[in-house]
Amino acid sequence: MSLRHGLLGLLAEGPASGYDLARRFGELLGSIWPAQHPKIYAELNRLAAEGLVEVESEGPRRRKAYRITDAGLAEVKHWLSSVDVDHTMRLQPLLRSLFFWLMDADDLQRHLAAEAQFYTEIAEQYRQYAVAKDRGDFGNSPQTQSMRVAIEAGVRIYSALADWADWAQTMPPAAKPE
Amino acid sequence: MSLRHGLLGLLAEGPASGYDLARRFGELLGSIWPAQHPKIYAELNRLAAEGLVEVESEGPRRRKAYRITDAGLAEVKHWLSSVDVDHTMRLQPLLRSLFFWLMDADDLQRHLAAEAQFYTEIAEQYRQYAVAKDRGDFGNSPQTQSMRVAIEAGVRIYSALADWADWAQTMPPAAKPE
DNA sequence: GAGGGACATGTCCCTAAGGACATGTGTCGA
DNA sequence: TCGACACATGTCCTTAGGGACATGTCCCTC
Repeated sequence: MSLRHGLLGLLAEGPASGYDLARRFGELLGSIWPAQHPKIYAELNRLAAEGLVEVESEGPRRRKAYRITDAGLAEVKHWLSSVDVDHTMRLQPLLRSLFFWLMDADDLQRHLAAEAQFYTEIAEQYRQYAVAKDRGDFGNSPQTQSMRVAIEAGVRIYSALADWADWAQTMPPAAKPE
Repeated sequence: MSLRHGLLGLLAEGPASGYDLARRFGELLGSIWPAQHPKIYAELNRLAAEGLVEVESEGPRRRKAYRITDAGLAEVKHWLSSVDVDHTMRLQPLLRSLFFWLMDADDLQRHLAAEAQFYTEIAEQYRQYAVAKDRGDFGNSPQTQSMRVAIEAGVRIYSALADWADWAQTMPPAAKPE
């Protein structure tokens, strides 16, 4: 039920259409909470049916902007402060790492190098965001304060993964019993 | 399709029953790739039907131990070196952090403190594992070498999250426009 | 010998997510 | 004026995952 609350949270900042929300998920949220547009439109309809959001306006090209209702705001706030955090982490790269011993040394080195590069790039992207935010590019609203916190998490996690992949390359290759 | 390859990878170490595999997923793998037993049994049956694993022996209490076949081994290896890594990350705690501005300062501090504690504990657990491995408790097989690498990732990620939660507590609370 | 608990394998149902496919609309430039 | 393209919203199908429920077995202890 996180997408639901993700949408409500974004709508708490102000009205937006499904398209807007899909874009925001695609940009900043893409790597921490992927969501495709079909899911988003479907969920918005469900939220509207439950009275947690309402159509604020209909624009050109069928655009429907939604506004969060009081009930919706109460729901996100309740979720944030009273519902247990789901700490589930499902990281395929880590699952794979358990099976590195099945790879030959060359493939493994290539793999780790590519992983390191990937994580380094994303970390760098987040770092750029952080710099822009700290420079004041996005203003100083409470929302962007929170965004800054989320970005910091991105920087730290992806940096940690990049460092890990680098470190793993220095591990002595397992003496492989063929 | 990661569960599939996770099972094949574990079976590459030696024959095991669904029950054994479910336990291994519950222990070490629990926090990086959760999997409940119904999924595991179902997937094993599918793998057997496709000839990637085969029943090695039937023991007491209906126990069926599976052994990976050559085709199965080829399949994991192919996955490891030729299939693109899925970097999807879906971290509810980070999603929530985007909406911290909706929480009142007290709730937020409590939340962050609890998160920090949670991550610190898990990081510590992984650190213990790492120490045990480095002490040689699990031998020095290539498999445990890889396990060591995976554990290191756990240590680093959870430490990063713990540090992040600590850092977030020191952020000036957003001047909240009520 | 009765009962609890770990061992062991499953079914069933519901929701979440991914991805292909479908469709319509304003705008702008060639 | 035609076409490309971004805007905008959806359906449909399949797979993955979570969780409740069901069942049977062996062993150990009381």
